[in-house]
Amino acid sequence: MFPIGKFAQAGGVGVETIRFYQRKGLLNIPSQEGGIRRYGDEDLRQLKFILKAKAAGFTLAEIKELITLDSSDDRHKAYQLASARVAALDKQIAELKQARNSLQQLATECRTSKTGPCPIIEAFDD
Amino acid sequence: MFPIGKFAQAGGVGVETIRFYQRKGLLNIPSQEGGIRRYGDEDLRQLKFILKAKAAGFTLAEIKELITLDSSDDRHKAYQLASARVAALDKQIAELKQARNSLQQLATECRTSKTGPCPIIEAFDD
DNA sequence: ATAAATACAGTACCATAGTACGGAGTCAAG
DNA sequence: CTTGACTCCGTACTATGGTACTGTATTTAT
Repeated sequence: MFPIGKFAQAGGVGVETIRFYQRKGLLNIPSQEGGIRRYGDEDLRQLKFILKAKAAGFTLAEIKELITLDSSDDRHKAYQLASARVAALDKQIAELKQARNSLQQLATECRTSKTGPCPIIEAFDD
Repeated sequence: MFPIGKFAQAGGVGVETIRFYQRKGLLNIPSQEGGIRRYGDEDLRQLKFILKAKAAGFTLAEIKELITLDSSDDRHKAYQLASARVAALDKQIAELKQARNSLQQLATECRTSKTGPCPIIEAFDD
């Protein structure tokens, strides 16, 4: 059982981030023992759950959903959330790739062609 | 020469977005002719420049830089901006792919395995 | 000529994910 | 037993990219 400072440190986040997640209902707020709240392994597990889900691209709102699933063990709902997230990621990746390739091409052209206006600027310019 | 409503419509954005870009210094504000500002082809060209650069993943701050480049024709700076953006896009794409693949795997496991706790939840859970 | 539709300027508000601050209370070490 | 570090709580502020609202002025259509 450790105070919020050590708890935040254990998760690699700031104290204010912990409080923020608590306000958002993602982390539960332990009861006080003489004014100061103490955090345990279960709280740390919950925090790490949040951070891992975040790394997988879930928003905090989606993570809140996942947390309720965690207690209900609703596989179907979890599968749906994960699938939706995979589809969203696929879409986002495709868009970024498209943008990346056009931009790379423009950069190369800019580097090789010595005459005329910069192709990067030109491409956006019309 | 058309008023802001038609101008915004021509660019496929809202009137408020035009004003927002003006406040940000991305679009110049034409002088009034009897209280109402009139927009022309040059303004539309500028607006489309912004929208295309945005589609390539540039932030509004970066686009503002590109706009100054547009007048100065500084190829080297443009190349640097584009290269930095390509690198940032590569990094982002790699991260998203990583997240996507782990999540896809979890979703598949969740679908095929019938026993035990949901692997999606489990993966974040520890 | 009057009413509806736009435009103007400034300000406030939205979501997302935090970060910072101020004042009061508490805890541990010297 | 006081000082400094840490905690608590609420509120305000940050960045990003807009969106909405208010009240006045002007323009357009009937």
